Amino acid sequence: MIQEGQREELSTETRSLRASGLTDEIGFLIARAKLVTLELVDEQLEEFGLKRQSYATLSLACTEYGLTQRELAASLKVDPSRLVAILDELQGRNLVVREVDPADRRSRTIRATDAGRQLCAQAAESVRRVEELLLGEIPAGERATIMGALRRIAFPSPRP
Amino acid sequence: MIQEGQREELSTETRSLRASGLTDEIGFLIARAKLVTLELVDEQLEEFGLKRQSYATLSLACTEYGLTQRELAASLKVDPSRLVAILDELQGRNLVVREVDPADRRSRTIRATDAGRQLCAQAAESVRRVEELLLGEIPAGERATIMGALRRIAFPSPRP
DNA sequence: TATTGTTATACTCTATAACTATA
DNA sequence: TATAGTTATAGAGTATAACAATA
Repeated sequence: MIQEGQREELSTETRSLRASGLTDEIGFLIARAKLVTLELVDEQLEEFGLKRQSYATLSLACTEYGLTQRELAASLKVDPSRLVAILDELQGRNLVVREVDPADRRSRTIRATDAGRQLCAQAAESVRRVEELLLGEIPAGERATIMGALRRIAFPSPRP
Repeated sequence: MIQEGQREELSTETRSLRASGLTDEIGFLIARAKLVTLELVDEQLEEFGLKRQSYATLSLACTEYGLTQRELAASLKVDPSRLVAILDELQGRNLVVREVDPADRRSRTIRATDAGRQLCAQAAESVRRVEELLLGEIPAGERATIMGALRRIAFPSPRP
């Protein structure tokens, strides 16, 4: 048990961050929380050869909805031109396929292959451990509040 | 009042994100929340000619603690080499100064100028509005829980 | 003419290694 | 020799414009 010590000894860095007021600003906190969290996510994804964006893309490709690249890009807030490289890589590994939409032959519908579904399911299991690592000691009720709040921030109702 | 409509009509994007399970993953939510939040922060900072990192750097330079570049970089999780450009810009605008540390002449202590303090105070006021924009409708108690959780995620106790 | 996917390009940020001056 | 700040450089990610195929 080193908890006492941890609570008492504040490093110069922590003290000055507090004094600056940054630790009370949601922008600073979220930016830093994202750094910490995504580092853990990256660790979990490494063994599957996936990165944040390719994992998210693959996840969406595994749903019943056949999304076009345009829709995929909008859903993930990734530029359509950026998605091209992500899909090239996933398709090169036979995890997804681009299917020409018969209704509009300009569009490509993205679907996961069986191999893609299998890999995604494994990766998803690993990724879910991150919440445990970060919020494991927080009571379930508060945890739901926090996840709900993140969802609310991530998907805000449109501003006037 | 369009709230009813907003709650009912789920776009294809939202539906497929839910189906994929991504909206239950803390990594995805935080990454997206960070995108949304920092966009608002950038908006607030624009009129002051500051960016996220230069604002955070300036904020720390305004404290009583005379931090060296090394300490500043560690506090902000920014690479020391990256900090050079940030400080060059701030110093060029006479918002901070680099002072050679007499005790160790290799180190530079960073301090805000009066102009820097003034600008930072104004910018901080604007930046704090972002929390209101994002969490304004959430009751104060839950808000404290959320900010506390973000602080906890952003500054995790060291892993074994 | 407008849109989808694509390519090319520039810009920012990140990460690394090498250099200098001090220790 | 080791460290603080700096410089140079390569690598990701983001954003923009232009192009071919299709509508």
